[in-house]
Amino acid sequence: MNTKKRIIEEALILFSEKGYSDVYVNDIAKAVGIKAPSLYKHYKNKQEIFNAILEELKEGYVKHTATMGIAGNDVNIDAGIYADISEEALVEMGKNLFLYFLHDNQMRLFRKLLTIEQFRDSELAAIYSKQYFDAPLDYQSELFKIFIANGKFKQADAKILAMQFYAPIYTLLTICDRHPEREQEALKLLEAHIHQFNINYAEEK
Amino acid sequence: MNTKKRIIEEALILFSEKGYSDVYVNDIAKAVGIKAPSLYKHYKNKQEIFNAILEELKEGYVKHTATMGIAGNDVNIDAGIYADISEEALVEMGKNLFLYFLHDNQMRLFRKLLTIEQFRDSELAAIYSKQYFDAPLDYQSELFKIFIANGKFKQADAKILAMQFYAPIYTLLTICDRHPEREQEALKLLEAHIHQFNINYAEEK
DNA sequence: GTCTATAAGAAGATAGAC
DNA sequence: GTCTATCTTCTTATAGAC
Repeated sequence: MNTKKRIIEEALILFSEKGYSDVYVNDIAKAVGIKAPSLYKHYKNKQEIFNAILEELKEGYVKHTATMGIAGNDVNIDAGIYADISEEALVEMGKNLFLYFLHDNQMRLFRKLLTIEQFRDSELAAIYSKQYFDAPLDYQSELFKIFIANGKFKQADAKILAMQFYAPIYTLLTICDRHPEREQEALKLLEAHIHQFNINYAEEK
Repeated sequence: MNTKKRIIEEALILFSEKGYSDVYVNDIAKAVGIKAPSLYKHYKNKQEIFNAILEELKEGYVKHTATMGIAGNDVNIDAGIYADISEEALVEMGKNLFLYFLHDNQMRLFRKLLTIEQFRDSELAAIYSKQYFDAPLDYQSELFKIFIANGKFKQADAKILAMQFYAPIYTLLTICDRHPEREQEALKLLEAHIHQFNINYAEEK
């Protein structure tokens, strides 16, 4: 078994819950099932373990958006997928996004890590804002622009539409990160939100 | 000057940026302008300093909502204030909320502290969700219910309206906490959002 | 690569003079 | 109430055997 990989897996779980400083090399070793000094055969020191996690986070992002149900990085493909845009299709898009962000382990753990460490490290702050604000907004703006051009959506500022669609999803996500038991409640709110969003913006047929 | 109070003021600034564990009693003492051992004449230990901050946070919340421009805790009063609800009034309400949350020092520092520490302490997680999700949503739901009953807003689920109004405000707030230099951009998005919100829900006169 | 033993240093807290 | 000196404990990291 690949110990080097197991170390960053277990370390990520711990860091995402307690933050860098409150996780001791001993905790990581214990989670892996070895003694602390053995860690140093795989990584130079504790900071290198953290850096290795960060590298994985950066690499993983493209892969993640790519497997997200929506294509994620080519908006024209997705515009095709959602060509017959309907309330049901919108709901599915929103729920897919929400549930993927929430349930994918790597996404969830990285997000919690970024949340905890964002004010101590400006690079992490930048990654957070890009992954959970700018990138989703840019993507959905492009998508909604197409819908507006197609006459499927009413005329409006696509970026504002994107924010109105996405911000509730993001907000509910942060609630579920804190309180996993509130997922059902969040899902109901999410569906009602998208239902209302559709009423507001879908052009009558 | 009241050293006991200065300690928690300076400690809050430090905790909100670095989290509990990465702030050393020595840092706090230095910020106050005394030596570390002197802290222990005012507080039993480091944890007691943190607890004192938390107490202040809990006490402060009512006071804060009370001075928020909107009355905050009596929705009927606010419904009167915003009786002539118009796009301008809505924009002002949203901007007030946003700018108060963002610029009030105690609000901002407490929010950052809660953000950093939320996964280590379930009490903090509960306070966060209450202050930045449930309470604002409940309040705005009540307000919008009144507007709907008055015929000022279209018929719709008031809670969903509240979420659609508030979630973008909250989301932009988290962006500005990470990147204060993005405040102007956020304010423009906020205004455009409320403009669009008004188009969606204000009943034609 | 993993272990035991241990060094080196950091951080929280106390003792006791002023 | 503040200081200097110091203790104790915790944490990271290394040395060296297996």
